[in-house]
Amino acid sequence: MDANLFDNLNTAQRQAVEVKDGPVLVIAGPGSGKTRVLTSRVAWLLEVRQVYPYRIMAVTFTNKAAREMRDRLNRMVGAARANDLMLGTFHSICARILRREAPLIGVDRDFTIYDADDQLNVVKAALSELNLDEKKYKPGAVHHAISTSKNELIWPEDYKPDTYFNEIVRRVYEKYNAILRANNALDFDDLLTEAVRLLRQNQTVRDRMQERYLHVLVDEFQDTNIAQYALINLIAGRHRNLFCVGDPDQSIYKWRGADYRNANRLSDDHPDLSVIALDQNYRSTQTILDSAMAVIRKNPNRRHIKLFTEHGQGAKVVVRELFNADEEAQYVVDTINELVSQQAAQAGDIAVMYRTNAQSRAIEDAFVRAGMPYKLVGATRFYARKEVKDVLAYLRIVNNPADSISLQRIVNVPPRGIGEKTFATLDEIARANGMTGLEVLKQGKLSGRSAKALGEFSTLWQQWVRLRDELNVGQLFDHVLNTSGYREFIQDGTEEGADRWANVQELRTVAEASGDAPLSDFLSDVALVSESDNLEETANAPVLLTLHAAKGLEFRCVFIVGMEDGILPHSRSFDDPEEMAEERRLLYVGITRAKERLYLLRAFRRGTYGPSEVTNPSRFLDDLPAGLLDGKSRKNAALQADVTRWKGSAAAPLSSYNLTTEFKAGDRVYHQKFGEGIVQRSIRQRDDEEVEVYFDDGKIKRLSAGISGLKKL
DNA sequence: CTTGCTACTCTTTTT
DNA sequence: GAGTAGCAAG
Repeated sequence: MDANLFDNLNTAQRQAVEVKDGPVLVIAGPGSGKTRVLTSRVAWLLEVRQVYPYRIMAVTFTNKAAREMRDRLNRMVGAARANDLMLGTFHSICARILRREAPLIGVDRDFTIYDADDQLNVVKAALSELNLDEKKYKPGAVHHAISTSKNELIWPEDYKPDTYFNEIVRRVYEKYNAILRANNALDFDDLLTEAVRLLRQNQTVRDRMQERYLHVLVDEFQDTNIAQYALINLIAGRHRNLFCVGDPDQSIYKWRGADYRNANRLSDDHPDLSVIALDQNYRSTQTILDSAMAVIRKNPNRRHIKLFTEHGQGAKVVVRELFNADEEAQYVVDTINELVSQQAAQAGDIAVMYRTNAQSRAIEDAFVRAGMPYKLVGATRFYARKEVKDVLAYLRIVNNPADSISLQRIVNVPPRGIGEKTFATLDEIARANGMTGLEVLKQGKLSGRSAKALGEFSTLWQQWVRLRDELNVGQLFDHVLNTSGYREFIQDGTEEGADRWANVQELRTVAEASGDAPLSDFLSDVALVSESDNLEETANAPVLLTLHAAKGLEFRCVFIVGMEDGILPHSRSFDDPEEMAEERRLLYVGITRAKERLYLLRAFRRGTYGPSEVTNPSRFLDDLPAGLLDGKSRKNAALQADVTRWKGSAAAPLSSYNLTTEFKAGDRVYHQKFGEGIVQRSIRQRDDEEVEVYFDDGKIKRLSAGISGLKKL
């Protein structure tokens, strides 16, 4: 049995697995088997140390990672033990704890979990209750401030506003939380903060949890936030067996509150912390590792790490410039075909990664044109689709009649003659009396034109709630869809309607799979699914995903597209060195996903929206040593591009190239979107001219003379 | 109350 | 260029 536990682990990894009890931090580079070490440690605790499974808590970054860990443990120690572990993401584990202790935190067991979309609606509701203007205080910005506070465990009463805007935030924050509680709901952040608050304030619960969890293990530790850090320290507070695994260089979720300095806190808070480093890489060729190190080395304040492998040098990194996003996508598709036909890789071994979801579109188009299958992770996420959210909202109001955000969503979908005004009146009465919408409707207090429509809806709603405990989730799903009129509403005979109905059916399959489990469990699970969850291993097709979603995955061949300043690094990071460092880590994560082949691509022109503009190569390309590359890094990159692709794309033939420019420094110019400005300089770019203009409103733009429609005044 | 039109803001990244 | 918020008319 022991041999099985350490199968394929080397000495260093084994030492990490068998490290003595107490606080431990494993700092491990990419591809060093971090997750395998963590999994083996769990298996070893169960098998060798004979720890009861329910006394172990293991936290993963995604649900998918949790599932994979459970599968592996099933094989290693058997399902009987693996199933009793407390295993999942921070959010799912907290949801489980809070569901059990719900009365202690002021909600009941059937509380709804609000996602980003719902949260924004709550902010809007709070703003309107406070008579604040949405235009002046952007709901997104206010919500971001609230979410940041929650992740740092700052409650409304502790919130110290230092600006006028923050004073507004404080007021909205208070109201926002009040609305959540009135709706019997918690938001994503509450799952963490309320769990921390519960453990801090309730000694009975704290004692029970601390006694129970003999071992707490955390994967992807570099992406934990303050609340998560507090939580694991609380839970492990008694036995102090805290086993954290992570890589500071792969911290890419600062914008979500992740704080890689938690590693420093860990050593400050635990003077007896054992630190273990794992530097050997089992994934990539040396060329890929050297490229990755060349990129990450430029970041300040990092522990120097030298990654090494026994895999040999391998192929050079291919750097290419293509004309525009479409040709970039075509290059990806063509190269994949080549790789597959040369048997260098199977389709399923290949990934295409990008910085922003919007970039997937051109790639998808190219795959569709070529008639090739692909797997898309995230983007127009299944659970973000309107029809899916609508159906879930129906189920939510059945499960939790206090959920006014969901009620608002579907009360007039399909149109029943219950408009905005009517809903507002209903909601007001409910709030004023501390009642749920359903209770108000039952009393039939609303009169006037809409009374009849409200009465009919009330009858339906009451019937659904009665049936909630009689039918299982699948049956209830069908019943609600049939009686609400939503089915006919979606199936309107159009092609789009058929697509939407197919999505509803897909959701039904998920509902059906929950069997006789309570409705609240189903809704909870659905609220906490992650982007990469729908990545099934079966289909042998290339994967399209964002760099963020690529974390923890590996592929034989990786294409990273959009290697341009403004995309990667993203333009939003230009004026903040911390954010720029995170962009660099993001590229580092992307590069280190590749086992054998890496392609770094960029487009000479790219359209964000509107006409396409000339781009600049990513500054990160400069950091790659020429010796590792097939193609030039940056200087003269254009000359490397396949000349034939440029033909017919714009004006002049190649032979007519000269150095004269239409615009000269100092020219007064006009642009339709940006207004008037002065030309700083203008440079010949192959068959076009790149003009840098200082506009009167202070903006500096680089425009294409041919496409932008720039005029001399 | 609903429908249909125009105008405007977006694009980081997601548990 | 696209999705939606806001508005006017029916």
